[in-house]
Amino acid sequence: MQRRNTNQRKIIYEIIKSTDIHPTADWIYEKAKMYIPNISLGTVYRNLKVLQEEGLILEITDGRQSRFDARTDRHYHFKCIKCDSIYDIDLDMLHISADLKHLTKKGFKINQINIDMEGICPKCSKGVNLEKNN
Amino acid sequence: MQRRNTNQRKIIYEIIKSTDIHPTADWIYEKAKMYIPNISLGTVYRNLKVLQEEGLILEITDGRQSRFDARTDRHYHFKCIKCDSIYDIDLDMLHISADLKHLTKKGFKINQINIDMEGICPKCSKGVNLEKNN
DNA sequence: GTATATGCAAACAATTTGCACGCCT
DNA sequence: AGGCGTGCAAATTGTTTGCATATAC
Repeated sequence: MQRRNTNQRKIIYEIIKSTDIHPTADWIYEKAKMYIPNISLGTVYRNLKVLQEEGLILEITDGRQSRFDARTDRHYHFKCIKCDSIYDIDLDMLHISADLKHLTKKGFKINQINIDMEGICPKCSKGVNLEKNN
Repeated sequence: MQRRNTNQRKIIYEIIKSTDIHPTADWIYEKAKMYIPNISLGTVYRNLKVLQEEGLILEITDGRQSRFDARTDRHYHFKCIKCDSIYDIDLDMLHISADLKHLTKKGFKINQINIDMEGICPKCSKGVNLEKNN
């Protein structure tokens, strides 16, 4: 399929790249309206799908709602159960040595490993945050 | 809150324990109707929530839809992208040594680590499965 | 007896989609 | 010109909830 480089798509991508809060579709939509006032939420969703297919963004989902991330290199996520923020966890913070030999021996072909952590973030443990973010 | 031991709850729990396919709420509902023909889907959802609160079952979610698991000991999941089956991955199959010192030093309090894998399961790689399961 | 649980149906929230029109290439 | 992309609104899907009644304790 031949893809066009529309203004909507460019702006949506820029918005995601411009933040590290791992925004929801709705948050992106609200931001996008500042640039294209009559953009529609459907367009946001369609472009989020396209950007994923192109490998430019990743979808993070907690079951309720998807969030999006323009960081596509290997990293993991930490979600604070108090403020709902999502933190990027770099590999050098988390040394993982997963011995996958057993699994491949049994016939599993592993495409992707997701590691998600949940707990309380530094800000919330210090009592800096009062309520839910984002 | 004082909990009652209703037939509905008992049956829902037994159904989840009786299978390893990690059923959806709807699948559980269909099974439950065999025992309680006029049980409602709302009751299934309410009891799934209660059973989780009691720590008897776990919720696995892929973002679209939740699945439930009566295995509550530490283990992880592998989802086949061809047949949608979910496999339990035992710790002894996957040796993980996550060095969390860095994270705790930075103030993160980690409650839970989820590891989910995606790929192609043994059956599908062998071409045994034809289509989506469940 | 009383509060919790149920069945039913309506409400919800996030996401998807059909359609006619618009605009990249 | 042709077809992909858009805006709009309606539809879909999974899940939750309000209410009157039933039931466990």
